[in-house]
Amino acid sequence: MEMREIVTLTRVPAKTIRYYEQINLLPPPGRRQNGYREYSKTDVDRLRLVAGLRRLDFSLDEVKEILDLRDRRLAPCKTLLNLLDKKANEIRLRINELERLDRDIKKLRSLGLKFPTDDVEGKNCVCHLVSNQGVTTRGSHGS
Amino acid sequence: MEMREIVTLTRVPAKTIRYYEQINLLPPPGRRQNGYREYSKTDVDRLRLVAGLRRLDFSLDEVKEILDLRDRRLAPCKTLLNLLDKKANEIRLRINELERLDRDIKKLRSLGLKFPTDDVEGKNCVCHLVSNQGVTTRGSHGS
DNA sequence: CTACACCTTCCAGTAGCTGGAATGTCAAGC
DNA sequence: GCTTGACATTCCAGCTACTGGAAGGTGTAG
Repeated sequence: MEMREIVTLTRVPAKTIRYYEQINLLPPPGRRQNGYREYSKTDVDRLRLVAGLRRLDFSLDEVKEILDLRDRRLAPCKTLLNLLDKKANEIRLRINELERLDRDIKKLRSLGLKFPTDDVEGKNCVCHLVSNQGVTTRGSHGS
Repeated sequence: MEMREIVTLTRVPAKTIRYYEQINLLPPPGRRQNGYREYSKTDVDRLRLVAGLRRLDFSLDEVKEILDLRDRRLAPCKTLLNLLDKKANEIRLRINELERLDRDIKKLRSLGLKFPTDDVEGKNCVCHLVSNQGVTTRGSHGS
């Protein structure tokens, strides 16, 4: 099958596929007489796994690891399950960070609303709050 | 004051400060005879605002906007409050995405646990689940 | 013959730094 | 005077994961 087909089958853009080939994530496919790439069912499977892992937010390096395991028939599923755990934790951490950020922003916003909105110079400005955000005075202990 | 001081005052690494100068986020500071940079209180204030905004996850382009407003004395606080709103929404969206991802991963994991962990070839493998994840058969409607 | 879609390659750019090389400066210690 | 060490400077390269665009070849329909 040609480019067009693997693109529609996997929903991965041609540019991205060629990029994956370039970084040796995908093996160089066959070529026709005209130089066009020719893909096989195996290629589709491999690319699907890559796309699935990417959707789960695995980095290309992690994807490569898993693929290497599979290529050497070393039961990637075991590793993959561990990686899924690890990834879930990372995502939890990121969610927590973002929620902290969300709280901070909302707090700043409500504080900022109490100030005049045109006090460019003075201290009574949300800009000032932002500038001092996270700047603990020497000796204070964090909340 | 010299580099060392502004770094400790703002907790922004020297490399980053020079980078900010390079992309015109910070004005070129004064120089001593030896070529060393010499910073003023104004520079510290500006850099603090930048660092505060970065901590709130504003992009450097957004930071630049706010700084430009402030430079032209156009009441950046009003804009900043709007941007805070916008940013809070973005963060909410990202949290939702990540939570969806988290659910997906947990689901895959629990499904994968039911399979043998060494079935490299066959279909009863979490790898296979990952490959087919998000691949809706023609005609199905999304959940 | 011409249009158009598709394929190829290669080069460059994105965001926000960060690391490293090569070099200069300044103060302290011997 | 000399060395050592912390600090400073510049410039160049690299990171992630693509994406855009130029310049050109190919295949098919009208």
